Amino acid sequence: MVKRVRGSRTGRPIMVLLDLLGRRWVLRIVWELREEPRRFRELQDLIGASPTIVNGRLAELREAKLVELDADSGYRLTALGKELLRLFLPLHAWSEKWAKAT
Amino acid sequence: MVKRVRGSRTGRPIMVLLDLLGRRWVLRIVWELREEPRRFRELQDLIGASPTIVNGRLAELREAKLVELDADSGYRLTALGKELLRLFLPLHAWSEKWAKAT
DNA sequence: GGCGGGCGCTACAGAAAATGTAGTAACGGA
DNA sequence: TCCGTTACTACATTTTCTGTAGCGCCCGCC
Repeated sequence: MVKRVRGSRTGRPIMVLLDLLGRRWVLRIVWELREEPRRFRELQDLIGASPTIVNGRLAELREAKLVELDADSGYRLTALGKELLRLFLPLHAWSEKWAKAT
Repeated sequence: MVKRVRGSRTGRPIMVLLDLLGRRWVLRIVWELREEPRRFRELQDLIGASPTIVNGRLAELREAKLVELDADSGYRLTALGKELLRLFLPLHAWSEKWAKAT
């Protein structure tokens, strides 16, 4: 099975990353894993997407080494994933400001 | 025409924001506007998406007050959009690190 | 005056992706 | 043996995206 990089032919890391994060539910999944590991169904219920898509996105995130499955606790962010999340945390505060401005 | 908030029923700003940014091409468009305003066709060529979708996403970004159209220079980030971009800039450096790790 | 080129944007048919529902297979405990 | 829980898959329907063509507008040019 051949993998294609959507959205960019360059393969530049920033483009690959923007493309990955720009897929539906991906940001949301990372966000929901910010505090504690989640089980597959738990995650699915939290975000309200179909299992097909949750499974697909988790597979992509695992391949990107941002998420891993721990048999005991469930899906969780890897060290790399936590780093990425840290970059996103300011979004939370900013979104409140943005909501007021719109 | 009724607007529905995809991906979340709560309407919490962070969810609305994650949903907006999680739409295909949205992050990419914001990224391509990081340095200078871009014309519609220019933007379209840069990211390689169909005009239908570029137009749709630009409409959403304009409604979210992150992007505006200046008749003289083209599409550009608003003050709010620039703030958001600033939060995303560390992604660039991080993506390089991430690319090495995967 | 009317032609060409650039502008934002739209129409539409076909292709791809997401949804919603059901179900599989594996394990562990009562 | 049956029940519950786990991750995950199948598949028909619906939604979204793509690719291509073209519209209407304005401006400069001859």
